Amino acid sequence: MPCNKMADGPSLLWFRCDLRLADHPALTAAVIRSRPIIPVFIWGPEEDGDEQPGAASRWWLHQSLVELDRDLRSRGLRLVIRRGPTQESLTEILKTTGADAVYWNRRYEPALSRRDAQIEQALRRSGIEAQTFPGNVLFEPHEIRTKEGNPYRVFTPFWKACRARGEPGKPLPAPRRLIAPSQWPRSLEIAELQLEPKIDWAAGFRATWRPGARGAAKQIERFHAQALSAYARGRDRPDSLGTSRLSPHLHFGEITPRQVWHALGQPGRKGRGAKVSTAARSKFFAELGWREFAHHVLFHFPYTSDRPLRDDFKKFPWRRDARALKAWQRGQTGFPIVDAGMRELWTTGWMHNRVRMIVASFLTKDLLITWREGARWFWDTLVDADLANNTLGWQWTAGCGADAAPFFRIFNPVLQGRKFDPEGVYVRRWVPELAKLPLKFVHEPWKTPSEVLSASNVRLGDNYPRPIVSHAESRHAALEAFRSLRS
DNA sequence: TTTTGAGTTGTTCGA
DNA sequence: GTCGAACAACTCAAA
Repeated sequence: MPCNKMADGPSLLWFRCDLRLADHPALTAAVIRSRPIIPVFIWGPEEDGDEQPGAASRWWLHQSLVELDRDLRSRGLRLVIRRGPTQESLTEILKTTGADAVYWNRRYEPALSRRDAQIEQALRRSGIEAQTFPGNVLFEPHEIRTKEGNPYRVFTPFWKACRARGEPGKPLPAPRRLIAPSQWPRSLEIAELQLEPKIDWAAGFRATWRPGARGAAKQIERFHAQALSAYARGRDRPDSLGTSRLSPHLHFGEITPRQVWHALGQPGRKGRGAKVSTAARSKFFAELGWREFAHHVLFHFPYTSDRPLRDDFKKFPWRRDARALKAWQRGQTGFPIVDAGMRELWTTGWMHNRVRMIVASFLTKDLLITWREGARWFWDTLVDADLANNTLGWQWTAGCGADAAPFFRIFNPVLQGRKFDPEGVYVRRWVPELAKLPLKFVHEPWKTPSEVLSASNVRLGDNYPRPIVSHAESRHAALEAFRSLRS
């Protein structure tokens, strides 16, 4: 039954991309309010802004919701699941539960922050307390400004301005005691959202990831103990676990950058792991900085998710080439390091950062296919798909974005392979048909003498493709295309 | 207002 | 094999 006394009703805690209990400002505020808490998650077409999350991202979301529900149940609560439209769902739950407050953490994607502002106003108009709190960033996008009061477009001064604000605050602890409502509103089962694929292709995902706050904590521990001290070099090696692998956890808010910051700022567990230098730490923190920068840029230049930040790129002569695009997507370009990356992505829902740059450079510079096709594919296949990061990353590579790579920076897939996968371990792992090729040829199988090819059981054009372009020629064509922008 | 220094991740070419 | 310069010019951010 609805509760009659206004200000006495339960609080709705609206979960979005903040699927955790620790360092959760909205939850902490709800706890302080000392009313029963009803945690809600709403799945709806508008919940990811402009575009629905892709299949990989939905797989992750399902697992993460299960974890969050488990954590809530261990504290006497549960996660109420609904399907959108969002505003109608919230209103209906408020009505049936007598709740009179809604708390949530802010998101900064343009479509979402607009929509959230409308919901906030509508709730207040109907006498509901609506309170929002800082989301999963160290610095909110509007906080950081140049001396002129403008948003930043260059990373280095942006990050300098962030750092000038001092250390991020300490993370909030997970609340110990939560008050349950006397009655629970109806809820869907998580499975009813049908986030998991109908055909089970997620075995590689399960083998690679453990979604949820606990998995995130394990990942941090692993990174801190085993990789952080060698981060400056190790981060570039796709054949080993040199990076933090926190991107999907951060995207879904299972962990906050503030928690990461403070966890890595502490000395490692006694007797474990190498000593971590300040330099190694700042190197990694700058990566958190890029995440901040991506949110900053998308917030202030909301059109960039589908249009270049730099206007002159409107006339860039992108090519349409459905076959080449498909070859790229499937990992069948004939360039081993590119194909390895695209297959790692397909199998695990993730790709090493260094390799993301290589495959992105290949799509935009070698194939001259627009970055938007790449961004769309990543959006659908990455478990860490994030509008701000994806947009910034692709525009950076294509040269049309904030603080973009200079146009002449065109990756050579063979050199990149030799430099960052020097033993061919990564290529052989993800392109098993090349597993027996001698190291000398593993990054350029087309140069292999035919007797070596047959001894390695490689049949070019049959079980592994010949290169779909000549890199030297494509590079030339790309430079020409960039020159055409100038006139 | 004008000036100045600088700008994540590369490659190639020629000495 | 190694090294430095060239690859364009532009625009950002602060002084």
